[in-house]
Amino acid sequence: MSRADRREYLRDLNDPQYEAVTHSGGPLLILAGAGSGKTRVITVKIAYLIDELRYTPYSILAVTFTNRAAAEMRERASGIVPAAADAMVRTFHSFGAWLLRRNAVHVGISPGFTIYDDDDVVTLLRTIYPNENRSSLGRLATRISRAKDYGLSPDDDLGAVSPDPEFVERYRAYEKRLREIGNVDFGDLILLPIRLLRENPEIKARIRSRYRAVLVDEYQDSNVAQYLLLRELVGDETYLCVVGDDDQSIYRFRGAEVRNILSFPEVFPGTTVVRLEENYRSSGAILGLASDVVANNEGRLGKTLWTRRPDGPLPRLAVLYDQNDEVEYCKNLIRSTNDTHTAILYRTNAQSRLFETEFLKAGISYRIVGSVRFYEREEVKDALGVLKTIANPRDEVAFRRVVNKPTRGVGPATIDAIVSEASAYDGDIPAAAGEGGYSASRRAREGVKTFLGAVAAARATFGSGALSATLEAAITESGLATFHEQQDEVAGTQRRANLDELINAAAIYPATADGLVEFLETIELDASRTIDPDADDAAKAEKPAVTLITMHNTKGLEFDRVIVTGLEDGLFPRAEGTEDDIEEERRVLYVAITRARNELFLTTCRFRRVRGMTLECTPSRFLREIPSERITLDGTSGPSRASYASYSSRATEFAPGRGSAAEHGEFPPGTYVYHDEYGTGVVVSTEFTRGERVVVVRFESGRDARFLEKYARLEKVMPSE
DNA sequence: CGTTCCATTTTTTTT
DNA sequence: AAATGGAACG
Repeated sequence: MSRADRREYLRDLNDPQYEAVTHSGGPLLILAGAGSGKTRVITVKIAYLIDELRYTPYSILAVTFTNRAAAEMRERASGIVPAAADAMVRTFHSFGAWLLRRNAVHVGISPGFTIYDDDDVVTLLRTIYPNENRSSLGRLATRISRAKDYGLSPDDDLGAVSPDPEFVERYRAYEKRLREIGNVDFGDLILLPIRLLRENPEIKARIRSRYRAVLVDEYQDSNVAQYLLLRELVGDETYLCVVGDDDQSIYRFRGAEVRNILSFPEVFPGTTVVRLEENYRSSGAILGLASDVVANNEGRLGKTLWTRRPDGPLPRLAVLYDQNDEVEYCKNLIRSTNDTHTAILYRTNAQSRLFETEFLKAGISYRIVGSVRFYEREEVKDALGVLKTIANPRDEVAFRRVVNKPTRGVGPATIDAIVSEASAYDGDIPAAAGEGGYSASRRAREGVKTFLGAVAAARATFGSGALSATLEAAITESGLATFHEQQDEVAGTQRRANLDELINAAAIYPATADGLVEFLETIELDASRTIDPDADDAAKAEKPAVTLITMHNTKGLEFDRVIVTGLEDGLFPRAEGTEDDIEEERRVLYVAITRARNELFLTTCRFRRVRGMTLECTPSRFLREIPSERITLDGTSGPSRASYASYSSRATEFAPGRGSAAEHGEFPPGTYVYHDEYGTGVVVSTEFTRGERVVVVRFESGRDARFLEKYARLEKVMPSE
């Protein structure tokens, strides 16, 4: 049977894509290179399962890593076969939450459980270890989370996670408190379902008979726990298909285990492997650069991406003076052709700020993905905290957060008294507070009463209408609304507006206990919301905007033009870690580069302001790995700053393939320095005398001086403005 | 209890 | 630069 005879949606597939889509029987591993039409293959495959192989949508489970990807998958699949809208398409975490919500009693959590984010986890740890500071508890939280990523409970050997002998007990104590409260953390959304299925064979049988096909996207970023969950979900009868690219594994820090994909064929015997190697996205020049970058990695399966597209313009590297010039450079690029959809990529969220402020000034409309997440905003967390005490009255973290917000005379002493009283009320904190059997000042009691009033008012909206009424009541009655209105006046913030946005978001949920829980869960699991200052402005929203985004967040996206910024050692790659760390960073660069369709720009700065200090930077080691014929050095369009010229003329020094500034030691020529006695000056040259490095400096006073580097009392400074 | 001020420290990436 | 945590004071 020829393809043309079959379904229309199969026709445009290339051979490997077609093989992947129509494969059935044993397990399937699709190794999909960047831009090889991976999403297309999965969505068509879902359609094919339903349309051709007669799977009911209900029996299909497709797992992605982000809500964004899940939404896209659902949309595209149902665009082909409408019935696909009924397939279970979720992130691992949201699927775990779904499963737990229906079986909470079996794993000893509250049916109204809410999900603690990292911040909440630290707050909870604080109630157990009040004398430890935030950063040490933060580290503890990270370790616990890592243990869970590996599917380890306090009873397992935790040596690999933390050598600290106390860790086991702390992990155990944390688990105990969390279970008392009845909530879960992110790791639990995977771990508890594993436990649920292992300990309840009848539930496992039911799940396995329901999901006859399981598809996993971005499999290279799955962690051990997720693998274990997959093993529970997949039985002999289940069709299993995973898709991934070992070169795009960039979440090791959160427990992602590339070995999952590398060893898939051994772990699941009878696996068919299909490789998608034709890239449809990038120009030849961009793809060539990407391949050369990632070729520096040792630990990879190795594949050869190719494209039919012409080479197109060479990627450009701009050696810039500092981060201000970097912004300037980006602005010029955007203005030169502002109908090209451009993305500015950076390694750390902090780098977005300067772009934001300057773009606002310049009237360049932008979209920022991720960054300060909406849900993590203080006012939003406060408002949700009120709701959380309704969803789960045992939620101590939520109670502590909001009982005295805005301040109404309830201090730590009162809160502790109420919380310890709660054990007599089956952990129900508002109940204990309502009974009043705790010791507190008159003022504190009044404050608690006000808070309980707000909770009651919010709950009173239940029964009819939308959940926005509940939120509205919570915000108004708690005084948060008035408080933030006043704060916005003084501080020039727009927190009240953010609260309104939250109220809007609640409009599609019913004002019921279930609606509340669903609303909270959606928000808790929706990590990266786009912040678009022009979102309200319909006309502007249509206009192609610049996207500001971390490299991690770009996974699965593509742009006509990409600018990868901040290619400096110490920033990207972040630090000299193990070789594995460097390889992961290199994969991040690979992901970043392969987002670009037509044009690619890389920038590196000589100086960068970090935490209030200006650091001199060495161009990223990744730049030094790039063969010079792959890239053009950009010296023409750029900053106008006078001092730039001196760097521009020396730009070749930082060009790919050449030696780094390191050969000049700590003070390469051109470095601005300050000396207590002589004032400011600039390094003229460095030389060696009897094996010791000597720095030659010309000071502003006109005098020249020579210093042995190791004794030089020189401080690096910014050139005088 | 609440506010303010000062010294100290600093997460990279995210479900 | 910004956020945390402690101390002092009202």
